[in-house]
Amino acid sequence: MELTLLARQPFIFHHAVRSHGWYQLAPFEYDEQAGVLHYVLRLGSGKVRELRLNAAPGGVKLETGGKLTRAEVAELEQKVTWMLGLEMDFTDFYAAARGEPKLAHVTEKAYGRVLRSPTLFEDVLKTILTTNTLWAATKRMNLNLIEAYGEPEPASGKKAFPTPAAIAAGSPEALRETVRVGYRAPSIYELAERVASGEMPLEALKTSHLPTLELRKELLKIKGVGPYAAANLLMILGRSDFIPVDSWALKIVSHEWHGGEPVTPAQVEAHFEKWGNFKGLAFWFWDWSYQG
DNA sequence: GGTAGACCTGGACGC
DNA sequence: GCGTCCAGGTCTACC
Repeated sequence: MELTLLARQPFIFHHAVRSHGWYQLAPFEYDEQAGVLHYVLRLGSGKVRELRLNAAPGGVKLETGGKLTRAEVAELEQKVTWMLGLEMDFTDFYAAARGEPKLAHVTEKAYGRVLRSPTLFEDVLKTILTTNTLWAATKRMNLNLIEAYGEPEPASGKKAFPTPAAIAAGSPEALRETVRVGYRAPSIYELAERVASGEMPLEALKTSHLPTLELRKELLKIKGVGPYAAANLLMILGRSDFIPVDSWALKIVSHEWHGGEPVTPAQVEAHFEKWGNFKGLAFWFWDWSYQG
C-alpha cells in the first residue's frame, strides 16, 4: 500500500524528522542516506506494520506492506499526520522570528514541527527514559522495553512500541531487572496500569483545549514527570510556553551569554521571556554558538 | 519557595 | 578484573 499525505507549507520532511532525538529511538529508524523514516506501528486492530515514510512533493509518501481495511488506512493517515505535525501552522512564529538573526533560518528550513510518537503514552515513557541519564542509556532502556513487551510484525519480526496493557501485564520488578530502567520502574509501571485501566485518559491531552498552565499541571501529576519532562511534553503537544531546561540547556545558554559560567534554569527562562508563547520554539531552534 | 540528598545505571578511569 | 567516581532530572523531607 502506498499513499501521499499533504502537509501545510512550508514543510521539509528531513527537518521535521531531525527536529530532536526521537528519530534515534526505536521503533523509529532513520536511513539518512535514503531519506526514509521507518516506524513499526501497532494498529488499533492489533495488526503490526512497518511504515516507510519519505519526502514527496507537497508532503510525505507513506508505504507499508500487507492488506489493510479502509478503517486501518484512515487510522494510518491520522497517525502519520499527528507524528509529523502535517497540519501544524507556524506562520505566527515565523512572523515573530523575523528580525532575530539567531532565528533567521527558521522559515527557510520550515522549523517548528517536533517529531512525535503516535501515542502520548509512548512519548511520556520515552521522556521519562531521558531523565537523569545519558542518551546512550535512554536508547538502551527504550530498546529493552520494546524487546520485552513489544509485538512483532509477522514479516520482519521488528517490534512495535508496547501498549500500556502489555507493560501493565508485567511487573515493576521485571522493568527493573530486565528492562534496566532502575528507580524509574514504579513510575513506568504505575503509568501503564493507570492508562491501561482507563483511569488516566492520557491520549485526550493530545486534543485538549486546556490553557497551557493547566495542561502542565496535568503532566506534572504523572510520577517521574518534573519541570523538564513537562516542558518537553508540552513542546510535543504543540505548546511552546516553557523551555525544557536540562543540563545541555544550561550549558549552551551559559556559553551563549555568560562566558561559560554556571547559570540557573530561571536565567535560561529569562533569556527567552520576550518570546512569550513561542519561548520553547525560539529556544529549540536558536542558532547556538556552542555546539559542544 | 528554596535546598540537600537519595534514587539507579553504565561508562570512564585508576590500580 | 575490580573498585571508585561521575553524569543525568525527579522526588521527598526539611527549613
